[in-house]
Amino acid sequence: MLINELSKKTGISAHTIRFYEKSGLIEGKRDESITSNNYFHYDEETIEQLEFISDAKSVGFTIREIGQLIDAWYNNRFSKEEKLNILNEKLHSLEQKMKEIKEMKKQIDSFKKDVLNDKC
Amino acid sequence: MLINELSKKTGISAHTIRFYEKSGLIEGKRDESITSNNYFHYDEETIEQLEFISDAKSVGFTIREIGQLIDAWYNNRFSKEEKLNILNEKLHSLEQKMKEIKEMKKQIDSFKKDVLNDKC
DNA sequence: CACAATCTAAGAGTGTAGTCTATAGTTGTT
DNA sequence: AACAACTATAGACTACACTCTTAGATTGTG
Repeated sequence: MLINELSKKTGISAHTIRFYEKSGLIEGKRDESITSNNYFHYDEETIEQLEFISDAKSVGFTIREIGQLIDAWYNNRFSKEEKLNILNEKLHSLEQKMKEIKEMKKQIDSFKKDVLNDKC
Repeated sequence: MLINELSKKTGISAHTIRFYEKSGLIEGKRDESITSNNYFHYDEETIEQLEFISDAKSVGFTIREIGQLIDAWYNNRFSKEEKLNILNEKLHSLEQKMKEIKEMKKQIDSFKKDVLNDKC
């Protein structure tokens, strides 16, 4: 499929998809048999990847980190061990984020108590 | 205390503290009895607030959101009900973030399994 | 074959959150 | 009084993640 269809299927604008492609997160293929244009072609895997990118962004991973994750998942530029290291590191940072969020919930809960008891 | 001491006590640069002040997150007081300068004076409460700002930033709240939270906590520009609404909304968004992080952990765990089983 | 729709690349512009520089005045120590 | 250290304000600069504009080529429909 071409970029517009991909955009419609993922809800991500063609502009942003091109931005992700430039950033190395996804990679369309060019059809060698067509010489009149250089349109990029995408497949179902790209849809999966874009959905992953959206999810990863919303938990606070940067484009660079998402690139690493995708490389650890799809690409062969890392050894098995390197891949596992990257994945474990990201898991660790997620656990960290969870802790921070739990702390913040406690904090906001105590604000609520203060407000309810007219203490501020 | 003046800005430099506040900076040392919180580990946040004077530049950034001034940026937060401009953004309305904190508010130093000027000493009316001193006319020769217009230095800002801060107290222990500001330290608390800056620590809260750091925590809130690390869970992904924007400056604007942190401003709302501080208003709901310290200021009197909102009614009790409005304050509780803001706090509940932020609690809800934290629960949302928790869910997303759990999902992402599952996702990365499944990447790990794929890597371990040489499936990618 | 006209014409709207789509595609590409390059690069400018936006918003967020700082971070730094320049300028100028103030305070404390010697 | 000289000097270092501190303070304030304004505005320039940076990084990130888009988002839009421009310009030029290609494709599909009537």
